[in-house]
Amino acid sequence: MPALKTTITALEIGKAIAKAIHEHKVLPGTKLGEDELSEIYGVSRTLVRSALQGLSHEQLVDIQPNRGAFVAKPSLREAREIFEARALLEPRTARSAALRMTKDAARRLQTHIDDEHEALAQNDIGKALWLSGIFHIEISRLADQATIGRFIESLIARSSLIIALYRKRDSALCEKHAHHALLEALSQKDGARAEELMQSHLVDLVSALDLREKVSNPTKLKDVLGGWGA
Amino acid sequence: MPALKTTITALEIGKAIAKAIHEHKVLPGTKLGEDELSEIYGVSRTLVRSALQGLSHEQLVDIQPNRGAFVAKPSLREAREIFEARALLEPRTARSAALRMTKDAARRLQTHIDDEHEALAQNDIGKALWLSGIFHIEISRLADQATIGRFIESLIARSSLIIALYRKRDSALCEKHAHHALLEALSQKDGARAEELMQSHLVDLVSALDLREKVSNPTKLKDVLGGWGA
DNA sequence: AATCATAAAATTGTATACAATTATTGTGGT
DNA sequence: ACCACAATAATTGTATACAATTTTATGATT
Repeated sequence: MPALKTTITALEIGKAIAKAIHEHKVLPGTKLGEDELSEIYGVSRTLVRSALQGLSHEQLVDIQPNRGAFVAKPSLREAREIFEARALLEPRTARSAALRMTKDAARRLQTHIDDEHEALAQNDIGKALWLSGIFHIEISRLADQATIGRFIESLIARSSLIIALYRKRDSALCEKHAHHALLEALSQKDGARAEELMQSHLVDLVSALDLREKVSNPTKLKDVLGGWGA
Repeated sequence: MPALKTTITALEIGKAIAKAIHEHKVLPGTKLGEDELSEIYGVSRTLVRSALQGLSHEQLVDIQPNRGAFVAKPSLREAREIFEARALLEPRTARSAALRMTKDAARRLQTHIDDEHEALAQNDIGKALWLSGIFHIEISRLADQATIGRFIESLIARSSLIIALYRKRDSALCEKHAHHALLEALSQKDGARAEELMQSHLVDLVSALDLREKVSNPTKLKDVLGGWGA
């Protein structure tokens, strides 16, 4: 039997928190108290702080001096920047991935798609989101460009925050066919088509978001709430 | 008079170390001992460790479990990846920067170029390298894309490691005119030209490096060192 | 009742203490 | 002289203790 693990590293704690964020189990703005986390993972605050600092570096959490760590709340501007960056990186990466595609990789991706559909069937949106992210990350891995891959990974993680904050009501996130079509293009080593598909997939993703400026005009608050019990 | 600072943060320690790395004051492979650093900055190991972990996240230092932190030594493959990533990001970013160019920014960039030339005149290669990096980072700042800007920043920092490791002997790094021409294109808001210039500038940078596979064949070591004192 | 000042509690920031691991030195044997 | 191996020193990893700061609670005053 496998040796059972007795220790947990800061990195693993960070991954666990990151996954919870990605799955929308904890929402943007949530406070991540050190004592609370050290209790959960059975370690001292030292490791928790290390994990939180790591997540802060990835801009998944926002550490406010003397106030603590909170799940990040990307601004509209950041949101737009992140999807612009994805639009710049991912289509090209998909093209590269197509050229290096193997049968084995195709099977792996197909499994991901199946899992994703299953999660959706069970209405486990969080898990589906997570798997959807993994799908994109797997593709970037295939491209055999670790550096750009890490950038994409970080962008995808932050995208989950953006989806939590700015998703249009009733918008379907993952059109079932998008990932399937992408896999097909990849399997056929059709780089150009994979690039196109990824590009339009990202456009679709953004179109499920409401990234317009909010006109939160505080002076009109009275107008909205004024006629209360008159 | 300005209030004089009494405390130093982990982030500042990290920046200081990063600058020393960028300036080639500490070379790839150098051990960064915790006690030594805590002595230097007059803080406990706690802050030093925090700083080192931050640098590790940027892949400027390599933390080996139970062995310590060392200035990173990017492999040939990483080196190629990093410059590929720069080639993907920086030309486009330069184009965006051109569109948002202001007189003020032009003056700032000109100052950087002057400083760089002065450093070169004084044969302070390290400082010139540092300033050259700042120049690229400033351009990405102008592009008003913080996310991509941070990626570029990280790539430039790592580039300094690559230059330390793989620079061709006697290769001039910063051809005096490259940055000047770039500034000119930017000032004229000529995005297309800025993009082109940045692209060829990066090609020039790579051509000053030796990124070929080393055929370090250990069996031939004897051949090389064999006829020693016979 | 609302507001401000103050005190108490809770939380984060830093340093130190101890445990675990690795590196170094020294010794004996071949 | 060289290798193996044990003892020691040095270094990193984690937890805890204390200091600094913020948050919450309390109570006096208008």
